[in-house]
Amino acid sequence: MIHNQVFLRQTMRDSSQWEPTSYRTHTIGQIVSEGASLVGEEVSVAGYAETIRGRGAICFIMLRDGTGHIQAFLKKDNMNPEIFDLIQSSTRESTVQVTGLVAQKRPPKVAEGEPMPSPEYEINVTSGEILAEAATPLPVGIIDDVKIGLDIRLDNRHLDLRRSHVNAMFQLRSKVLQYGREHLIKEGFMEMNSPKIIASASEGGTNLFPMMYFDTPAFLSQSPQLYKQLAVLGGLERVFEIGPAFRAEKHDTYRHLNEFISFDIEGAWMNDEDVMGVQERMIHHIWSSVYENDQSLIDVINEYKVSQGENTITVEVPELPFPRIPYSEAIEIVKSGGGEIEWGDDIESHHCDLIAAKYPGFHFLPRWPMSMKPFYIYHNKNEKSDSGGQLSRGFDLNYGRDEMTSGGQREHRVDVLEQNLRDMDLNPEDFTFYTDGFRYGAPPHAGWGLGVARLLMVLTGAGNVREVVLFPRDRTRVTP
RNA sequence: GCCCCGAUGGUGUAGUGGCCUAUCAUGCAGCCCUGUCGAGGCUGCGACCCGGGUUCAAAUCCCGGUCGGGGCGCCA
Repeated sequence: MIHNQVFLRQTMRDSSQWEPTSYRTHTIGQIVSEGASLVGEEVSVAGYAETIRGRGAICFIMLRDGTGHIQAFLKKDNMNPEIFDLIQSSTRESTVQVTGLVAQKRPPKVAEGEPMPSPEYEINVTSGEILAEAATPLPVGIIDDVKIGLDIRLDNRHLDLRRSHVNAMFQLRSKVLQYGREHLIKEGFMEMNSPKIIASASEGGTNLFPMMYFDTPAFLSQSPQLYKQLAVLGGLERVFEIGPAFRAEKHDTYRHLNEFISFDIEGAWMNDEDVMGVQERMIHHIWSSVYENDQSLIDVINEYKVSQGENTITVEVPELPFPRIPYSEAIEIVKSGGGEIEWGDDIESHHCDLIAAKYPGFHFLPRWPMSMKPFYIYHNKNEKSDSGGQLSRGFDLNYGRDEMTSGGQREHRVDVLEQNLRDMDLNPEDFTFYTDGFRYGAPPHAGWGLGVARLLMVLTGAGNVREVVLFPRDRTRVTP
């Protein structure tokens, strides 16, 4: 059994470079990590009172800010007794500012033969102030040893977020985006933003949320697809966007939301293989950076998992290149695993289980039938399956059974684009908003869209996408 | 859109027709304690989702509603 004290010792994030603010001279993390050089110095810190243990004329407060935990020790003899009483009778999670001297903490009693813990520091308080009193009881316990249902947690996400493992997940999310950006910028991609209010579908397939744009009917964008392509057509060469996408599908699963953040790239003079390379290098960079820099966040998540009797997670940097399992081969794997499927069928979740048994990690599924891909996906006329079906340059990236990415080389020849539409019984006249961008010369290009939360589910071992999205929007949830 | 499941104090739970003025944990409130550290001790507080029905008797069975969960389809 691992107790709270284990992770109370560590800092939650590196705040060594943070400047003092009007409310504190130091972060708690700074005192925890630099305590030896601060002993005897007067500091002010501010934080949430995680626990307040009164013992009559002395009082212990476990203070937490966004950078760590520290114990504040209050003695009635050492301060204004009225302030002492006020703080001692305050409620858990109230915000408190205290001023006092840094001191080495008296070591806890340890059992015979147990190693002495490394030195810790505390603040001997001389004055303090309640900044904001917390109401009781808390709707969700921050450190209580009681499981809380996801729905209650999401209703009270601002409190749920105070729990260390939840906090760690969202810090990891920020890291994932940071490392992803780092890598793409290194490969020459530039960040762009596309409009989220659009006049018509930018990529067929899913339902859009309708809205009114003043007096004009409009929709929320389901993908930056078209706009990334227009940017590449315009000569920006390599672009990426991290932004929201909206899909009005009434799905209700552990991996779907109606608003999600999509990590998208598009590059000129590239085909599907080229952008798969970008993707696997980016994921490799993210994983190896987390492995090198952020093990403490993984540890915090694992402390919680252990306390709940769940399996812990390890950051296993995937080997390059990721396996490529062409669609036709995937069909054979499913068939030999006993799945009922024919060439031309979609590979469904239960089929993916069969493939994942052989390829449990990241793997690409390239060369899907053209008939299953949108009209804007590129195909070579001479690339056909054994059964004669036209293959495309569209691909997916899966991790285990879950789809992370959909991407491909795009069709850049406007006449082929229009023929693709006719082949799918669509009228090119209805798609001029898309095809018109291709009439004045277009580079061959390719790209993909990656679900950020799905990637984070893999990294953190979260079983539900709602865990790793701050304020998820699903079929029934629009608040908070 | 389809299929399955669930709802008990603030939170997480026990409970399968009478043993329930409902279990346990956590929490909350109060008291004791001048070095606790998963603090401890004592005393309290607090719940059967809503509406209808069956029955001598319903947290428990039936119907409807509301809310939630899981799976499928579709997708990222």
